[in-house]
Amino acid sequence: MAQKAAPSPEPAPAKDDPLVLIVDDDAGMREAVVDLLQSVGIEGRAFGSTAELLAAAVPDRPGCLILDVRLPGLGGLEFQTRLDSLGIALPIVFMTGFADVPMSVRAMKAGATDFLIKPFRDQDMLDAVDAALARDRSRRSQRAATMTVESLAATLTPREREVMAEVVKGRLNKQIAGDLGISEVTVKLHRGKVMRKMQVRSVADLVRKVEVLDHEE
Amino acid sequence: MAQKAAPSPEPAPAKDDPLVLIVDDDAGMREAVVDLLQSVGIEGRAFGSTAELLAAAVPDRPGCLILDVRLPGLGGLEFQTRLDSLGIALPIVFMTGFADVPMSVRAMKAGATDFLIKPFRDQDMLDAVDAALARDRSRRSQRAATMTVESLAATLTPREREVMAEVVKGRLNKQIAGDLGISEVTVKLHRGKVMRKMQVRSVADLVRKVEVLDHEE
DNA sequence: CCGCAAGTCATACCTTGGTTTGCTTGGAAG
DNA sequence: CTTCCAAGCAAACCAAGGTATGACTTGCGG
Repeated sequence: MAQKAAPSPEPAPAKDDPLVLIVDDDAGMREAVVDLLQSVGIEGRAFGSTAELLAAAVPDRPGCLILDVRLPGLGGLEFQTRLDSLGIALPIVFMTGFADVPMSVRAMKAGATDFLIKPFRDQDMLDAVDAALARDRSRRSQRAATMTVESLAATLTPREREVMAEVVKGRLNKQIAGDLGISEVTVKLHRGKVMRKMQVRSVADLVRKVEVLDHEE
Repeated sequence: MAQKAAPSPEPAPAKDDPLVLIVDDDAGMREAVVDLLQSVGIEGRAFGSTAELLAAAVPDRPGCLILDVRLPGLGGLEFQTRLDSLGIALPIVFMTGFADVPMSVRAMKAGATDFLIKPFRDQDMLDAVDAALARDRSRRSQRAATMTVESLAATLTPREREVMAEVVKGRLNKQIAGDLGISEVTVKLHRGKVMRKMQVRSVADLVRKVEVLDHEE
């Protein structure tokens, strides 16, 4: 209802409330799912095809996808692969009226959160969406942490990065100086700058921050 | 074939070669799968029921399970849950002649590696087993690393453990002394012992070793 | 050409980390 | 009751980490 309404007394859709994207070629089903979600206070936005979804300006909010497997144009499973190669890791709940086991297994192996058969029980869909949203929240917080560290690391000069790498390896200033062919004082200088720029006070904290960095890439 | 043979010139089954456990109530299927695996040099051991498998003394070797879903006594899916609660994390490949989508989805959500429909193509089974074995190898090496660190940590005295925890948090000796209500010298003493017992030379290494510890538990 | 950022070095000084030696205490195992 | 060990303290000492201050070079963009 309050899709584009002016400031109202109703609970405004906050920027971080989950948004569920639904793609199904059956308008009735689309509406049913949106209504179902709305009944538990979750905003849904429906599309008739994957192309429509890709064309739309989807806000960056926590959420998930509900896909019909059989779709006009790009099918659900192909779309899943496509999103993956685009680096979009939105959790996916599949739903379909015509499915066989290999199809569902393929989807699950590719990372789908759930795979429901129409007609499904309302509660099953809500449970699946819950699980998908939980997964996305966890992914997003993980991602946010990584990006924070990345932005800090981006302010480092090349030399500082080298020194940081050695510090994290546990090398002594003396050794670092030898490896890089510079004096120990200079190493201490870079090291100090690294600690400040990375906003840590101890080597332990630095190690942990850097860990999350190369853990994800 | 060479199930209990005396020492022979043939390639003896090495302790770390993979062992695939098959459970199916159809003797023909059991034999077929064992033969298929043998054709690519993988040892298989077959059972007619989950009870039989549980009763048997299965050697601790890298491997995976191939389970029929429909089994006498405990069914495949229940068995999966059961193993999980027993802490046995062997990758599972399901196979079945009678399956529906919800069943396969349930199995995949519970962590199954694959879910094949009989009759399956030989290559599909071999691919599934390959994936399962890869998963188990990775899990085992991860587990081995954790256990190594655990055994090192087991030699620590309670006090040393406390000190280690603080060191990993990046606290100074001074602060640790204050927190634990002891003198700074004593902290240094414990700290030195921790470094030796954990077989690390730098705080950075210590942090990494301890990380793997509470990452898995 | 000037200014600025990155990188380098030295000296000096202080803090923190780490080891050794020697001694004490309390509890558990023998 | 003795032995062993975790746990603790002190003094003294050396190594390593960390912070100025000041000064020099190089390369790049305005």
